[in-house]
Amino acid sequence: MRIGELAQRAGTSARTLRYYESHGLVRPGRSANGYRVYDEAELRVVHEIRALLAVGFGLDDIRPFVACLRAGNSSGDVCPDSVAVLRRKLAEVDDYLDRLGAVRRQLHDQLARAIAHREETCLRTRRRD
Amino acid sequence: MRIGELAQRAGTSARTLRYYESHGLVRPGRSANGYRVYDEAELRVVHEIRALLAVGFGLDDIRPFVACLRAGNSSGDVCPDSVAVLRRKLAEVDDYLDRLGAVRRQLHDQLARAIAHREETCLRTRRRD
DNA sequence: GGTTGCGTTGACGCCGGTGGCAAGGTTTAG
DNA sequence: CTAAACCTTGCCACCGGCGTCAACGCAACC
Repeated sequence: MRIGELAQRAGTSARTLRYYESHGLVRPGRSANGYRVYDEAELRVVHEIRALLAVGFGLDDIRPFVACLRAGNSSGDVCPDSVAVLRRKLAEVDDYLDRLGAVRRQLHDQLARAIAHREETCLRTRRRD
Repeated sequence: MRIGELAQRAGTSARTLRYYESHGLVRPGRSANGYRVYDEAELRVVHEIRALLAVGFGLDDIRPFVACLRAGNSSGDVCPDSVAVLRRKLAEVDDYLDRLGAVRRQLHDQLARAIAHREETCLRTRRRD
């Protein structure tokens, strides 16, 4: 399988696959003319990458999962390094959820006060009429 | 007041103040030698900008708040345009909270399954010993 | 032989708020 | 007079996952 076919089958672009390769995530062989050649296993790897990216992982975080898959595991999640990353990411997401919740509260209060202020001003204006 | 003093008083840098100005948020006068000259009101404006940036607003979103302050209001929040931006941002944050919650659940499940799988494997290994 | 379609590497663009540097002008203090 | 501290404009760098274009090589079909 060459890069175009893999890209299409994985639902991405050739550019993207080369980018993953430049970051050490995908490892194609080369045919005599220099074309990249991928086996079926790489399709799963690319799917794993895309799934993790969609969840918010960075390429560097994904490396352990790919290594885990390459080591023959049925899931990229089960190796110690992957679990460590999962734990870290979960903690990060929890942190972010907290901060975002605080932002939401502040935004909500700010909005409530602004509307209250506007209604008050509106009432005063009507009394003046 | 010149740019250095305002920067120090607002807890930011001269570079940043020039950037705000290039985006139409801060409006200094100029002295004879070309130096920027700010009055006291600009300090409040800069504080408003920094506060909104800290909450996650972009510079473009902040413009209405600054205009509102400049219009003589005690708060930058009370003008219709500001309220509209607040509403939009609140909706955006709610969306993001939903998505992040979904991510958290997926991460949690993924981690739980990985750990379960590891324990199972560990048990099988021990039985083999 | 020419066209078409795929492949290759390399490099720039984006977004957004800021840091940092260059090369100069001004003002003030010693 | 000079040094230091301030100001000016303008431009490059950053992060990260790509899109996109350039300029070229290879393959296959007419």
